[in-house]
Amino acid sequence: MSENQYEIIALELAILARRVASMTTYRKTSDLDRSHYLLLHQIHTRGSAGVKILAEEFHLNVSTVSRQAASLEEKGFVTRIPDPIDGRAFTLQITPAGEQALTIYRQERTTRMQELLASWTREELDTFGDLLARFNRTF
Amino acid sequence: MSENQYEIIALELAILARRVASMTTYRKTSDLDRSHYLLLHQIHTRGSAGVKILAEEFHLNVSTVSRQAASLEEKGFVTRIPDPIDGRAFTLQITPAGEQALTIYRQERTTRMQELLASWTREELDTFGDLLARFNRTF
DNA sequence: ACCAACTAGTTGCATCATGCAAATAGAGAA
DNA sequence: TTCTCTATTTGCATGATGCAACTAGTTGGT
Repeated sequence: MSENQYEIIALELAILARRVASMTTYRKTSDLDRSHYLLLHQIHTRGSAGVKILAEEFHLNVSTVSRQAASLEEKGFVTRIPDPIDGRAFTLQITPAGEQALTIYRQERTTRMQELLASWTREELDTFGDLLARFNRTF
Repeated sequence: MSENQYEIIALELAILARRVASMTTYRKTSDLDRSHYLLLHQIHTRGSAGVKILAEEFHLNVSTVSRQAASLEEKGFVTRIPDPIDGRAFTLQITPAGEQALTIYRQERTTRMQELLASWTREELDTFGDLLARFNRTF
């Protein structure tokens, strides 16, 4: 009854998820929390888009993204550009302040990861990143 | 300004956390949800213990574990054994029903992982499991 | 031109997992 | 005994999410 590879992965993923979950409340870092960071990052890298498209890309409910977008707008990290054709729609465009917040947050995260993973080799880091990315895209 | 290894890992972890978080509500699987599973698994593998010790092992707040324990007890998956010496304390002991639920849940998770990771080689699975475990313990 | 059906986005309500702080109650020491 | 310490529970708050109902604008058929 030894644990097979899948069991190990399932277990470790559950543990990981919990750790991250508990950090989510606890985190007292910058202006940006995890979900805002992800949304801002997405807008930054893919370009402006409306909440529906973003929600699809994230596999999240539109309402969730809508709220996150509202929150980012309130902080001045994105602006809504009304769609000239469709009066209901708009795109979220990252502002200079948003770019700046993103850079700072990313820097913080990177530093934290560096500390955490100080003992890992380049190969291990590479592999871990690859496999994580692949796992996420498999989902 | 290309993304370095740490940035990639940080980003992918954030994405992963979110995916798992969204599954947490959505999941309509067995009797056990993620946090209950983890607690039960821990009790199963480490043996009976009180909430304080379990909370320490999980790096979770005692209150959180207390509630999870109460919930597991309500479902009949653990029983409280009062500490014969200390009247405040008790240990949580897994019941046969708890063992059974654990087995079933684990089986479900394993199957899901198998489906998800069908295209991965044994080496990749092995490496991913290792690195995840190592990361969790580094935390 | 009009109405019905559709669609982009928002909002109210519920749930889950968590933390912190206060409460409870027993233990141990002076 | 009384004061302090400790194991656990409970109340309150927060963040992230989903679903369902709503608003308002679009589009297609007649």
